[in-house]
Amino acid sequence: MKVKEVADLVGISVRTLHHYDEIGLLIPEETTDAGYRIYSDENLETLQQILFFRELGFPLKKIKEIIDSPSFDQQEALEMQHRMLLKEKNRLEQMIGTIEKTIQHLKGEIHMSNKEKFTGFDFSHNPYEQEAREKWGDQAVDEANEKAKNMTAFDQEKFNEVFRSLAAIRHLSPDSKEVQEKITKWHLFLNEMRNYSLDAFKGLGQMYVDDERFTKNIDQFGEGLAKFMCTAMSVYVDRNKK
Amino acid sequence: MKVKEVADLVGISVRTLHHYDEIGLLIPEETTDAGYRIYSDENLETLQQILFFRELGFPLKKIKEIIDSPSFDQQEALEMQHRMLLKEKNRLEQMIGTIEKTIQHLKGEIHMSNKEKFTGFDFSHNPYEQEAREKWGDQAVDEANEKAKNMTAFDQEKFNEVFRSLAAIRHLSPDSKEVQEKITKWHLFLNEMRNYSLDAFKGLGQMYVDDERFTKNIDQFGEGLAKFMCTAMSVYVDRNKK
DNA sequence: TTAAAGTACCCCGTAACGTGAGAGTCAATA
DNA sequence: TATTGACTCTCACGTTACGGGGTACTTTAA
Repeated sequence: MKVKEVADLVGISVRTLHHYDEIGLLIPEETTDAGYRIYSDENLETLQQILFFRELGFPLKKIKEIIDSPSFDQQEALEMQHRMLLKEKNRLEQMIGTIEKTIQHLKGEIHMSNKEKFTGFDFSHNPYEQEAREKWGDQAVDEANEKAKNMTAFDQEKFNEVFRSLAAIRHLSPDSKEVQEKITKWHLFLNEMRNYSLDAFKGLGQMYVDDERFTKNIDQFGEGLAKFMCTAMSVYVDRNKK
Repeated sequence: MKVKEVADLVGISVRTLHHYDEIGLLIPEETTDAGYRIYSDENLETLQQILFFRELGFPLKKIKEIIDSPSFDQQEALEMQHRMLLKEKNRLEQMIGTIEKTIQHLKGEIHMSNKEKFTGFDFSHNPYEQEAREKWGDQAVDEANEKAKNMTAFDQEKFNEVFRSLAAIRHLSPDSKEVQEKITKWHLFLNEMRNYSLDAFKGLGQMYVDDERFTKNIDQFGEGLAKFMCTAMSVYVDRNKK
């Protein structure tokens, strides 16, 4: 495919493709005698990756690093992008909520703190570092996946048990004794499998809400369980931290 | 409030606030004798507006124009931003769908056309022009162009042909042989472009009714055609599923 | 075979800040 | 009261990711 075909297909400019070629980010597989750039299907797949990363706010330099990395795994990348996009979607939903509230606020229907007026804006100034380092970072292999694959039926049953019992008491306050006891067990149990730091544990709880694959699975045990566990886990961590 | 307080509250940098002051986009209501910028609550509201517009991809110059405009109405703006954010959310959802499909594609579970690999990316390169011009517009918009851009004239004609022929027989029962034959063709034709699963196909039919942009377009070929197609498509899917 | 459309390369422009540098300001503490 | 550390100010140059114009060559459709 020639530049314009590609450009039109994906909705970017020809200049952008030139630029990506210039900086070595996406070099067409072939060039004709006249110097025309010819893009292969593989090139297109790479371009898709590039655009996903770009959408997520990665600078081109970083994108190049990532896709050039020998340890780069497309599927893994896609899965990360998937999670990040879900987060991004969440942020958008928050902003939408903020707008709705602001409209009501304007009509004098409700009150709004200054802080509330900006929920959803903050994207932490380098949203990706967090996750990206985890994945392609210095070390940090995907040990979670490994373990999950090897999970025995026994472990699986234990998981379910935790969820069921928590679902049963999800009407209680997240910081009640009963709930916190369960959460403690949950933490200990998880630590048998993989070594979760307190922060990681809290992060996991957040994932229950952020990632709808988690949410879905967990909520099967009871409506709103994911959110409930997220809160309870957060309380647990904050308490045990200091 | 002083710069850093504001910056921290909303999640932007101090430099950004300086910049906005420089270009006259957000001038603090007050400055101390020492030259410190002091932001008022009203300033914060303006800032919120600015950030919403920025999120939507508006260049700062345009934002300035808009907020400075005498006809600027905050509530109206918020409502527009609300609509645009919803669209943006839609786009994100499409991208998420694309990622999910790509993962499946990678596993060899499904096929994907090149075109499909990029659905959700194209934001027409100036996403705001669409609505913004409508509201604060310099001139008229051609919104039809936007949609048809990605479609060849040939495809377009085929689309129309389907709608016309279906409109012609919309007095028949949705599960009649003639109708179902047309729907089958319709399904095959759509599969040439993107890969619709049966469920997705049914979902599409539902969209014809739910989303008034679809409804409008389709009903141009005949009153009630959208609803008719929705039903017929549903019948078709249910029949072919098991 | 000729006009229109596409492509290449070059190079300057720009938007929205980032990033010091150097100097003054403010509030809490020793 | 003096000091310290966190903030603040104003230049001013740097950066990123292209946009856009100009000019010359190539391809393609009529």
